[in-house]
Formats: sequence, structure tokens, C-alpha cells
Amino acid sequence: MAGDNEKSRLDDAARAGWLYFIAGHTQDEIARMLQVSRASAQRLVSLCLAERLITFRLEHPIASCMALAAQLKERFALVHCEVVPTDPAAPTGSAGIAERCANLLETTLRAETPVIIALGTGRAVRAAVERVSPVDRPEHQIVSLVGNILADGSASFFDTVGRLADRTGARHYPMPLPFLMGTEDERDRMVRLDAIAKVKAVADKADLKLVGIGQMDQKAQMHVDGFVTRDELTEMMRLGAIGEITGWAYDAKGIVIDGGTNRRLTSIPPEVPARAMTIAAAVGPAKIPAIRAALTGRLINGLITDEATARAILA
Amino acid sequence: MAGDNEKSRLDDAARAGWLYFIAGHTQDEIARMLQVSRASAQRLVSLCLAERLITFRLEHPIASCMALAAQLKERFALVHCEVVPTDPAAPTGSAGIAERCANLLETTLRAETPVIIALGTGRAVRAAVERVSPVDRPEHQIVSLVGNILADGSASFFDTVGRLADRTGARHYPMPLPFLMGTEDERDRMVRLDAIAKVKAVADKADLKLVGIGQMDQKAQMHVDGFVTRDELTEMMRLGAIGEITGWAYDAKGIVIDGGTNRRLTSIPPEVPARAMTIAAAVGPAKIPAIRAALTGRLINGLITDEATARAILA
DNA sequence: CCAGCCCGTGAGCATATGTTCAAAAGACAC
DNA sequence: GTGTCTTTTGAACATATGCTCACGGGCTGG
Repeated sequence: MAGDNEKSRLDDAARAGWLYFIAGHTQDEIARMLQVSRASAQRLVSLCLAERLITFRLEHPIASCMALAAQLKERFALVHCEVVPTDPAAPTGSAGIAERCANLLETTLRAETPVIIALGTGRAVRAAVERVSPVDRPEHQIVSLVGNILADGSASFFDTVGRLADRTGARHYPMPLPFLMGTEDERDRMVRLDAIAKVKAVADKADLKLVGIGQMDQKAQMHVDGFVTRDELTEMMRLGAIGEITGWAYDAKGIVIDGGTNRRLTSIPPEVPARAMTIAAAVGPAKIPAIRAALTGRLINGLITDEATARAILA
Repeated sequence: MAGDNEKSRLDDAARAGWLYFIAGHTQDEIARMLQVSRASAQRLVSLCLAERLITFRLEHPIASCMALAAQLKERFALVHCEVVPTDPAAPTGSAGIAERCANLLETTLRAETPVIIALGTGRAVRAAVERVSPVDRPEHQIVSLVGNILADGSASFFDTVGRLADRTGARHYPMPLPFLMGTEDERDRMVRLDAIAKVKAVADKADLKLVGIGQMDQKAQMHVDGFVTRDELTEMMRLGAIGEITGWAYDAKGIVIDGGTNRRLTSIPPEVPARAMTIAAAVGPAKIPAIRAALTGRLINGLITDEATARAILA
């Protein structure tokens, strides 16, 4: 009659689970009702959970976001992942994303010990920085991962580092040099300059890197914003570029391409696989292959995105 | 922006609920994740429950039984109610019922202070008694609610009192007198006999009364078992009888009928509404109207039945 | 601009829950 | 039966949860 015992044990487990979760009794009460010790009642409730006799259903848009985040975290071994509900009003709307990124920055800035935050460029990062509420944390350091001088000599308006430093009083290290140099040789000489090497040294010690992800297609932000010419873009696409992080173009496997603009790029090169907390903020159908590749290639170990994008990445 | 706050609060509640119930984190961990105090995390989890953002589903036959029992308890203000799964192998099978009744008896017998248990007759009660495991409790008392001599002078085999007393060593009070007397007058004289009056006195102090419910139709057990003749049965039906407890016939409203065999019945009359714990064990489609009437008329304040019957009673 | 109200907060405590461990109860082979 | 092995149990402790209360920040209506 082992089956019977087994069965009646599960029955009791179900009863206990019902009384606990649905009727809302304490385990003490349940113990009395079922004529067992409290410890046994606890075991029954555990068993009910372990045997999956009881399931939880969360009736809220957030639920699927949480589930997607957990899946992404699992699948790509991320240290951090957040998925926000897709705003039906603004499908590309990164409002939620920006909010979460800002929150992440604030959390990091709230740390007792001095921290170093490295920032990429792009609308997502910019929006995040804009939402950080001012706090006086002069002991922290903010460092740029990307040169912010355009090909035409003008400064990019994505001065994320300056903005964040404004809000915190932190020491900051912009990269006052062109995004792209004319030749590989020029780039190599430039990054060896003492001032630039120092910035790199700080960036290498960053506790948190927050970056955007750009897709490499005809509408690549990098080109639209004037960082690269159409020809340069086309060449990178020919070399297999599918996305870029801080300007570093990579292919569908998330491997950084050796060639094209990457050879003339002054940005701090990504660490592969990412060791420091390296979080990308990216949303939108166009960016999906780029995000997936970045995750696959371990260029990042954290992601903040929206539900629709998360779903597509996992699909 | 009140709506926004409201919404984001619910979002957080949903997040907290997800992390708590689905991901299985502690509220402390959740507090850290959501950047709030532990107390607030607790409030969010509560809110999630209060707003019914999360629902529990118990995938087990027991679940519906528990729900039905709770409904019956609520609807008829019962002090005790148990619903066991209907055994598909034996639809009339009272195995589960007997088990539960036996358990109830054992629990009662386990009491520190001396208790008085009153028993009715019928298969359900008999089966329950058979399943009680022997314990030595001589300080308790077992008393019969029903005379067990049939019209033909033979003893009913439903000697529940004797059986239970055997198993417990308790003092017991059978009712060694005919179930029905010839006339009302004879009955009145009989129940005034000192020996019988004493039994009644004990029964009136009973802590637990366990009884069966009989339907009053052509297949009434009371008739089948030879307690009443076909004519007597027919008369009671004409008077509106729909069920009986310890022989006392009652109508569809659960009101004990004044007339017919009830006037010649020696059984201890029911207390209406039931004050002592008065629990009926009854199963089966045929008994449904009788059970419902007994519940409605407060002839009983406890019920042990099966799922199918419970569902029908509530329908 | 200010006082007053009110909601939300966190500290601290009472309760409830989860876990460990030694002992009892069965199960099984002999 | 009898001894051994495994399983289950309850006591005791360590954590986690729920609740109360006094406080503070923000909104509202002068």
C-alpha cells in the first residue's frame, strides 16, 4: 500500500497548501486541523510547493517582464537584467528604460565607497543621465568610453559624462578626441598620449559601464549622427557588422570585427568577455540582432530593455 | 500624476509579488532589489495579495473539495465540514467518508478531559466506528441516540455504540428498546422509564453527535433495514418527509414532522437548532434533498460528505 | 508662503516560518 | 522474533515575516 501512503501524503500536502495559500491560515492552525505537528504542517506546505501542486499566477503586465528578465539572465548568464513593459503609446519610447537606467546609476552612486562609472553615448544613455536626480557625490568618478569630437571637428551633443558629473559633483574624464582618426597609425599614436592613456586607465577600473547598442544598417545612429560616413558604414556592413557598442562594430556572433573603422576608432575597447558590470540599454525591433549578438559574444553582461524587445531576443 | 504613482506602486507590488512567490526570494532580498526598506517590501507583497494581482491555483482533486467544504461551512454556518474526493471506482463508496469520520472520532477520543460521544445508526456511522483504531480511554462515554430493537424483536446489527465501546473501553449506553413503539402513549411511557431517561440525560450532554442521514423514498434505508413498514414509510412521505436523522423524519425545510412514526419513535429527539457538535455523514445522489433539508433546518451543524454530493447540495 | 493633514517610511518587536538534529517508528532481511 | 537500516517525527533554534508606532516629507487649502 505504498502508493496509498504516497497518495494520502500528497492529499494532505494539497490540503495544507490550500489552507495555507488559499484560505490564508497559519501553519500552526493547519497543524491543528490536520492533527500533525507544526513542523509537519510546514513540511506538507513545502511538499505542496515542491510537487508543484500549487501554482502562482500573476495577473499583471509586469509578470511577463519579470519572467523575460529571468530568462534572459539565465540564457546569457547576465549579472543584471531588467525588462520594462512596452509602452503602447510610444513603441520606441525608452522612457521606462531611461527610468531604470537612471535608477541603476543612482543606486551605484549611492554606494559608500568611491565608484567609477563609465558611460557610452547614444540616446538611451543620454536619457538615463538626464533622469538622474542631483546628489553631491564628489568622491566618485565618471569616465567616458567614447571620443566625442565628430569628423567635422564639432563636439557631439551626447556629453553624457559632463551631464552626469554636473549632477553629482564627481570628478569626470571626458574623451576630448575625435571618434574616428584618419588612419590606424594616427589612432595608435593618439591613444598613447598620456592624457588619453590616463582616461583609459580609469575606464579599465570602472565598476559600472553603461552603454547603448547601435544597429549597423542603413539607419545606423552612428551614421545618422555623423560619426561615420555612408561609405564607412557600408564597408563595415560588408565586413559583417551587425551592431556596435561605443563604436566598436561586431558581427552576428558578437565578435569585434578586425578591420574597417574599428582600426581607426579611439573608443576604449570592450573587454571580452565583459568582467566589470557592463550594461547595455537598448530597445526596438531594429536593434534586436545587434543586441542578441552582443549578448552572445559576451560584450555585455547586463541588459535593460523592454518587453517586446526581450521577447524578440529570446525568440 | 496621482494615477502614475498609483500605477507604479502597483507595478512594484506586482514585481515584489513575482519575486516573492514565483522567484522565491525573501522579502529582504526583494527590498534590496527594489531599493526600498524591508518593511516596504513586505507592504508591496501584501498589496499584491490585497489587490489580487496574484492568484493561487491548486492542481489537485483536493482543491475543489476544500473549496466546497468552505462554501458549505459558510452557507450553512457549520462548525465542521469535510468534503472528500468522490471515488470514481465506487460512486457510493463511503470509504473516504468513513475514514474522515473515524478520524473525527479518534480526535475527539484523544481529548484530555472525559467526553461523551453520541452515535446514530446507519452504514456511514457503522463504517466510521469500524475504522477507529483501539485506544484505551475508559473515562469517556459512548451513548446511543437510537433504539436498536427492530419491529420483529431482533436486534439491529448496527450496534455502533457497542463497537466503539469495545475499541475504547469507554462506558457505553445502548438503547435496548424498540425503535418504534406501537402507539404514542406506549412511547411516552417507555421513554419515561428510569433507565431510558438516564440514557437521554447522557445523550443530552454529548460533546459530539455523529449521525447518518436517510432519504425518505421508496428505497429508504429505514424501510429496507426493517425499521419501518412500507405503509409507515408511505404515510411519512405523504406528510412531507424527505429525510430522517436517527429516525426523526423531517420535511424539505428541515422541520421535524409532527405525526406518523415520529409520534411512536423512541430515539433521542434532535435539538433544533443543533447546539452540541452534531455531524452528519452522508453521501449519494439519493440523499441530496435530505441533506440539504437537514442543513437548512439546522438539525445538524456539521457535515462529512463527498465532492459530488457537496456540489449537488450547493447547486 | 505657511499651517495642517495625510500618506508613506523605517525602527523595533511579536509572531510565524524554515531548518537542524537526535530520537522514535517502521520496513526489511534473517 | 530480532537486529539493522531507512524514514519520519517533534523540539529547539535561526530566520523571515507581519505589525505598531512615531516620524518626516509632500500636498492642500487657506
